Amino acid sequence: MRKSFSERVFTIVKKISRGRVLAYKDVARLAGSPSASRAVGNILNKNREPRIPCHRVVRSDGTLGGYNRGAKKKLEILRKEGAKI
DNA sequence: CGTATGACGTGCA
DNA sequence: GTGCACGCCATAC
Repeated sequence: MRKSFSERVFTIVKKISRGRVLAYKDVARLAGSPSASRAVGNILNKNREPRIPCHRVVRSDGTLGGYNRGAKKKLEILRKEGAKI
């Protein structure tokens, strides 16, 4: 039984190094569906596991996108990590 | 299965 | 550069 798309997304996001940011589109592509950017965000939103640095996932435009704990916090973390938006 | 939802992406005015 | 509309996919009901 293959892991669900959501599990793949978690695995990929967990692999993101510090200071590195991936776009939902990129994560979806790595997950196996290059156009499932929407699904990626949807899954991350419903599953906010602390082991998942979802704050390292931003939009392709370079905008933050969203964050369950507050987009403001996300910006702070990215800024601290060295990821400039 | 069909409908509804959503942290998106791209195109066009 | 900004704003709006359509499309695309996975999950939940």
